[in-house]
Amino acid sequence: MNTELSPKAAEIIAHTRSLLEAGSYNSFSYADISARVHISKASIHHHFPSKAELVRVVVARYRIEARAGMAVLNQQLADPLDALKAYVNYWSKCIKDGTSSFCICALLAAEMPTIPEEVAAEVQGHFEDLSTWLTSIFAKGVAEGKFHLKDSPAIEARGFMASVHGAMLAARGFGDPQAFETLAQLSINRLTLAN
Amino acid sequence: MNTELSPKAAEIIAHTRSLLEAGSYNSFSYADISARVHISKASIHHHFPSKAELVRVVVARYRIEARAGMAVLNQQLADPLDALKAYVNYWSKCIKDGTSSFCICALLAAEMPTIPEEVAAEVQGHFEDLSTWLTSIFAKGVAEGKFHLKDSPAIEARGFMASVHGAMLAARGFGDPQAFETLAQLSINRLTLAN
DNA sequence: GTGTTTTAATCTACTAGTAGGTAGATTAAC
DNA sequence: GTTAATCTACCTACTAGTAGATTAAAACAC
Repeated sequence: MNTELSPKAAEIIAHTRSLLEAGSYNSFSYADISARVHISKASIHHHFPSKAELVRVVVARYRIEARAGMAVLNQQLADPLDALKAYVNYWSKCIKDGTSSFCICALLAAEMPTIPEEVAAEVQGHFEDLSTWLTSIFAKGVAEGKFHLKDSPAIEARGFMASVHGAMLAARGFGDPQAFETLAQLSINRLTLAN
Repeated sequence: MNTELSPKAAEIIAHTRSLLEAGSYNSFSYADISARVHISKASIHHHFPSKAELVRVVVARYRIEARAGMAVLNQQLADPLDALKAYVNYWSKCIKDGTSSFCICALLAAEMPTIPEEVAAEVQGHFEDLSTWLTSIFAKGVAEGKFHLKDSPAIEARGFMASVHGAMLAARGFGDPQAFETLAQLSINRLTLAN
């Protein structure tokens, strides 16, 4: 599979991702992308035959980026707590500086019953990628005696993931971007401090 | 303010809520409601002048229901842990029997930047209602020596709320409705068990 | 109580605008 | 001279919303 993209295709993907991030699958149109990329709607169709395919590619590339990020954390941070802190800090920074304000897979997961199948499959794939990685980190933390968990690493990892996604939702729901960091930090603190 | 509704208006609201629940603000149209309620699109406009107003009313009534639910829990369950368990069980049951599969305010919060202002204000109102109630329950749990928290009741309450919303997201993301109960239970267990 | 007037609820028919997508020609690159 | 990228012009279906007529039930007058 070729992952190389023409500059315009890359631009289309970048803008689609940020439009998606702001709302939902149905909250933006080819006209919106057209206006931002300065290209006709027909030209977008030349690069991506349909909206479902465009969004599918956006999510597929998002997954590649995410997996690469997890691999980097695995390589650079031997300590499982440091890895989780780095993961959370990545999002804190993105939300703070406006790089990105929400995980597009979390957004799309919310509207799963109404999005095209091929997009839904990629979204579920990301949920599995992320929970698998978090499970391995949690298992490591337990094995090294660093984490004190009440349930299995797999369940705790999914719970952690849910808390992080919920923190993003809270930041938007309360209209307070800072809420993400505050709540994500809480999930981090719970891992080691015995009470 | 009159909260009485004609039967058709009530039907319109009920179907709008379930359509909203499945996806997003932009994932359904007046035509969808029209087909379900067996009424013309123009008649929907007679009851609710605009889509923004219709959804605003749906959310406003959802908030009334939610506040009534919290009041009932306050009256019937003196123990704060029982109250939280009842709150979580309410959603577990709804998700299991198909009554409701997602909090519409959590759904709308995800797409906050793209929904009409008046709807966003109601959504934020619900986030505040719910976190205020949860904070009072958490404070009670601490005062009675039943909960062992690492942070303030206000922060822990928001963290709990985020976990519950994240659990709903996980159920959809993994395509596994059971995931909600599993993850929500985890949040409940954390409140009392010392580790 | 009957006749009259309002009001609410519904309809068909329509509007302007937008959705995603296509046809076919033109231009630029290799 | 083929291929990729772009354009204008267009299509059909659908979007929220409106106009104006019709029906049926209340509300009021006498």
